[in-house]
Amino acid sequence: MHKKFDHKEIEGKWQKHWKENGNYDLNKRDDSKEKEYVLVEWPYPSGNLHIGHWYAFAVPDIYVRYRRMIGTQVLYPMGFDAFGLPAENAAIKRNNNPREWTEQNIEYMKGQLNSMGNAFSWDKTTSSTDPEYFKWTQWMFTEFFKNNIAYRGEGVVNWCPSCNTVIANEQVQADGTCERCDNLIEKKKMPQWMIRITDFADELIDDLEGLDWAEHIKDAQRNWIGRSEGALIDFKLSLGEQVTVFTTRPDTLFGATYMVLAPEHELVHKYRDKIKNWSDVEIYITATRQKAEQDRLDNTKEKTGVKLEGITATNPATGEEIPVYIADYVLASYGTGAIMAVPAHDERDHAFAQKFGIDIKQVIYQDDGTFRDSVNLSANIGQGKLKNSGEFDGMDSEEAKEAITIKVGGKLTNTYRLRDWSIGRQRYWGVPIPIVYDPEGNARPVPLEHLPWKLPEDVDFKPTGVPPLSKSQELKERTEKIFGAGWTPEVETMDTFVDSSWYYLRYIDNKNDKEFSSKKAQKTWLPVDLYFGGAEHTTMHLLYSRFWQKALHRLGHVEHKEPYTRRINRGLILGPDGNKMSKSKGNVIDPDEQVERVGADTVKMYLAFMGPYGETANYPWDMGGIAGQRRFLERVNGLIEHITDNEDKDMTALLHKTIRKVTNDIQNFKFNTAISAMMIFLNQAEKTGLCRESYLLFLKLLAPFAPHLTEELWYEAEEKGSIHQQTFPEFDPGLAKDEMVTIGVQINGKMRGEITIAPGADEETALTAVRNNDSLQAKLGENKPKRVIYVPGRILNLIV
RNA sequence: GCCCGGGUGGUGGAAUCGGUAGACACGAGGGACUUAAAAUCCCUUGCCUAUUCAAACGGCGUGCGGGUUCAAUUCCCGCCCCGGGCACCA
Repeated sequence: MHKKFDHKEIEGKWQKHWKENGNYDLNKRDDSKEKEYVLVEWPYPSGNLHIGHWYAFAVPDIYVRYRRMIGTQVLYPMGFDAFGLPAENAAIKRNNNPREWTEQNIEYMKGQLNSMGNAFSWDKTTSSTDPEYFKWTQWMFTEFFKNNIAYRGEGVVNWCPSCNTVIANEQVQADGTCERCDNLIEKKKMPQWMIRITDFADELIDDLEGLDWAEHIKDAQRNWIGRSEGALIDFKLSLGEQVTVFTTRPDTLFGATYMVLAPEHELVHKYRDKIKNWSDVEIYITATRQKAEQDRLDNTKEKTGVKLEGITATNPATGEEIPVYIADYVLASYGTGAIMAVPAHDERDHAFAQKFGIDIKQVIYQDDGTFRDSVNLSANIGQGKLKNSGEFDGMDSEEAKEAITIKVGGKLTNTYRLRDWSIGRQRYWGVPIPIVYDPEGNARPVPLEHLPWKLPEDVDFKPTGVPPLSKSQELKERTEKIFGAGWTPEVETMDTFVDSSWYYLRYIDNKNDKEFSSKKAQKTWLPVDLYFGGAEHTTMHLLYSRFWQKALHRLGHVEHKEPYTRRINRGLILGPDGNKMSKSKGNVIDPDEQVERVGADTVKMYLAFMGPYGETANYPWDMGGIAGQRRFLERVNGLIEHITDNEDKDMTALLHKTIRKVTNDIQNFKFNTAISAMMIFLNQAEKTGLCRESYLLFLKLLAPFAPHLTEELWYEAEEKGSIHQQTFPEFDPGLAKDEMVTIGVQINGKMRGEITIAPGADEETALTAVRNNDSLQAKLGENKPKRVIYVPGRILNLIV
């Protein structure tokens, strides 16, 4: 009997050995090889690795090891996204500094990551909290500031009136209340540090074209950015002023029978003395402001609004005088905060006009030229041909959009759902915004020589309504000492999404103290070839970091316009009960326990076997399933007992077919079917035996999946060096071919039996095989097929 | 409401340039070994059907209803359900 599979001994031994020999250190490897950059999202050091981390890091490791075995030099770095709120909350609870908590967690998690036995390029690691890292985060911010990409602007924040502080989006509960005190959150305008991401909106959409991403991921980004193509058109008010509206349908301008301003629109306040029914208007404005976002966004409820008595507008196309309303269905934050309303061709306008008895004027025929009554029925929102539109009658909508816009002196333009990115946080545990204010109150960037602009330690970070940094004496003194009396520091820190927007740039040159990364390193490694990550980051992180790369590119600091060539979104591992794992549900699987029990190779293979990687499906954890993987590895462990001198010809063929299948599947991230192919091979090998050469090829095939066990078996077979530095097996097309193949035989399209013939056999041979098959012949009887459909290697269908 | 996924055995899933549906694994049932249990090994396992046990050379079957085709899980049309994202976006 072969010795038993002692995973603890084997895994400990080889992890130590790999580390001591620097097997995965990039600097030790051959620079002449082809380069590949495989990235996984760096974790937040919460203190414990969960099963999701394993799924995120251990399964891509299969691909990484495979690529290395075919001779590619793969960068597979790991680091920590270590700023953020949990550390601050933990520190408040324990009354210590978030740094201590964070550093302890990182140390502990490094040990856990080590237990995976992954081929991480640890020599390239970094952490967002490392001063040598955030020095460059700050430098990039100052570059953006100098070039008007970062600016001090008015941002809308979530304000909790009870806690007296700004609340992050993530802390606002689904019903719009505060996570801590359950009071209703208000939207409040405050001066904020903003990033001009909207300036890049078109590039962010258009450059998706060239990326090798799944179409649904691109769709999600496009929708998030939400580009609407339309026009800005000026409407003259009876009081002299112009109001600019944004519309996607300038072709319907002749049908605009009223206009609507957002209740917050500045002109409403400006004309308070001229508006005859101001008290009604004021009540409506107040009511709007107090409405929770939820209510306002509920489009099923009845339209409300107030007519502005004493003000009218002129439709620039018809010259007609039209009424002006305020209504909360128009948002101040989108477009220009004002719309022209075309009730015949917009559903919302239609509902509003019907309620308020406003004219509905139809200006579009349906596409097929027929007329549909959109006055009394519902709005006809489709495009078509114009009517009741003066000189434009008969023109197509598409053509008319431009023609009418030009006619009235408007401008074709785009509007976006995407807003500028507010990055200031009134928090402690983040990157200090490297800005100081001169005695006149002007914001000035902290020069590079004073970066990193460190986090002061003398603060109290309990939430009090003011940013913790504002209480630091040290920061105040530091600022005055460097810049002079009367200068004051910025006291906000950055959103942690900033930190993770550029980490892939630091990994490649993590020890560089002159630049964030050299052009040479960028040339070698960028863009990232393959980026594995969670679907939840599709619109936030993934968009922010694409923006970051583009902004750096615009300023000439990086060579590429896109950071990630290929993106694979992974699914989610659920608890055994089919629910998302959570402590409150008590369905959390602790990976450490599993590794202790069955070993890292088993856990990794089970995760890979659950289903295809790169599809955003959710897979429930199954205790029986993981036991099956363990059984498989135990049988691999004993396979050496089945080695024979003379190997069956079919066994050799199966080996080569298996190599072909596994190779294809790894390349397509279908690790589940790759493992299944190896199981089929093992089942057969145990029955018929295999030669030593095949045994060793099989071990190499399995090496990326079960790195520890295969290393042990390789060593035991007295082979030289590490199995992970061997060349991945290649299949022999001649040997992988089937000599005979069994195909189905249909009679009139119904499956009636099967025949076994050579894959390339001709029709006559196939028919002979049918005649020699009693059962088939009996079913066919005396009938001579009227028609024969024969697809070699696939099917034979006889029509009688 | 709009956009994107997805519905296949008891379970995870396999098979889509249309060509033997259910690979592989789990679970379940039966058997061997054992004083016994665990482990291991072997066999069976989509559903239905003969007035008894057993079950095909029978029938049905990939969410539902149509269609195209010699042949449909796969393609087309119309629905239903589940998951995710966005949402009075002009």
